Amino acid sequence: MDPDIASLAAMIADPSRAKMLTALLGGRALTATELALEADITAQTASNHLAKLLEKELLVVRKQGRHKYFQLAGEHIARLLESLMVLSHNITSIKTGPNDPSLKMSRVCYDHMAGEVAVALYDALLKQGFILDNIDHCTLSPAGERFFISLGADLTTITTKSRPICRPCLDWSERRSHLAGTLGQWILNDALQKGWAERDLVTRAIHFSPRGKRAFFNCYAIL
Amino acid sequence: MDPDIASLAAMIADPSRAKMLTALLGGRALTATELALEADITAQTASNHLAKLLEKELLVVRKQGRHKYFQLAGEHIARLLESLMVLSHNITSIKTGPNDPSLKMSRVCYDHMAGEVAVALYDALLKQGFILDNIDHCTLSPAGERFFISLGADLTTITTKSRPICRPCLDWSERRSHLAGTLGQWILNDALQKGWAERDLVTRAIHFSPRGKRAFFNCYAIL
DNA sequence: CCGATGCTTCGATGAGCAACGAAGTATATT
DNA sequence: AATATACTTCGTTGCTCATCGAAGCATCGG
Repeated sequence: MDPDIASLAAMIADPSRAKMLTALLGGRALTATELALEADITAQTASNHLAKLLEKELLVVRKQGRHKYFQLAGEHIARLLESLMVLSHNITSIKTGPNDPSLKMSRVCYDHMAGEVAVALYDALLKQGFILDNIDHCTLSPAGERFFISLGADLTTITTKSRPICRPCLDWSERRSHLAGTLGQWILNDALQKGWAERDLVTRAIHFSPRGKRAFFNCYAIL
Repeated sequence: MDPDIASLAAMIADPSRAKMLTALLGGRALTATELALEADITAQTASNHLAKLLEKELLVVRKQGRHKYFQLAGEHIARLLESLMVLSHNITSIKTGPNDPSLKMSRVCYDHMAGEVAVALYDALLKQGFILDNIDHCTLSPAGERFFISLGADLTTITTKSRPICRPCLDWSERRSHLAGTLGQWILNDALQKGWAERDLVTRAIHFSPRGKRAFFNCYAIL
């Protein structure tokens, strides 16, 4: 009858599983032992948890040799986790946003950027008319298509039907939407490839180099 | 450090609490005993659960004589619950949306309408230029203000700063956004007051009378 | 007042489940 | 082949927490 929200919530309600899931919010595929370390538990219990998360389809797994690489099952799971963060943060503490200033400025959210920079980027793209937003998704304008082609993007991989360009992925710290979806993914990868920024190896932070930040802001006309 | 999403999710992870919360998605304030009945538990255990839900600020309570009326703490909680429904439904079963056809057509989501009719209403308002949508909220256009004043709405109570006119409240069955917020609330109340529709006493369904439906569709130019 | 109703507190029970040690399977490395 | 690494399965332990009976407040109706 009613959908079983309790058993879905139960997957996130366990502290160890919650730690694993937030670790996977970084977007990287992690092995079972890495996740066990992240959650401070032994490999056995981690295996148990991961089996449950797979069964409930919160995660997907790729087997490579003797390793198993786990990932969030998709953007929808990432969105759910971030929205839980927004709420639990509003509820438990007064001050908004992450404590770490570098996380506040820019961090990875599944496969795209979040934080102050991401929100500013979104505004800039909107202002230049490169993206057009509807209520729950947004599309590339013709001008936007030309712009991203000029940056070297392959539009056939970006404008897919199965996944929108942009989704309202509510920003945990900023409480505003930022650019998710295939375009958000491309922009993050592009900035990393060009060496403008680097991903922190332990946290979800994205560190821009001084010149990388200038180049990034210049490229997208961010004020 | 990281927000405590586990304890928030734990509130929803218990089947009894989940039943109470979904019952409160109907928007009505319910008493402790009514919620106990809804969850099939005794008054004692219900009291225990409700205390926890209050402490975690998922609910608010209004005391009236010897009764206590519980409500969801706000629209943000309703949104979270609906999004959990969307996901758990996608996951556990193949077919989308509620089984009950009347629920699928129109139902209450906290304090506004959801379902096919609500999605069609949203499209109609957008098409006529009465509402303008941004990515995570939307506003009334001047033409929209005139339109709703002509319907007898008091704009001072609708255009409040603390709560947006419309929020992307993802529709469980339609998987599209519908009109939430103060305007959505007003439209539902107005339709009920005018006798166009009635709320089901047990489920969340909204039943339109034949002429009420004609009047409603005519009023908002829904196709 | 006194009984009835609505809700809460306390204590006991019991079930579910996270956790780990130990042992087993699979893959890699030498 | 031999050993190390990655993950799983099994059985046990122990803790958390939902549940309810019993008893206790508070409020309403007469």
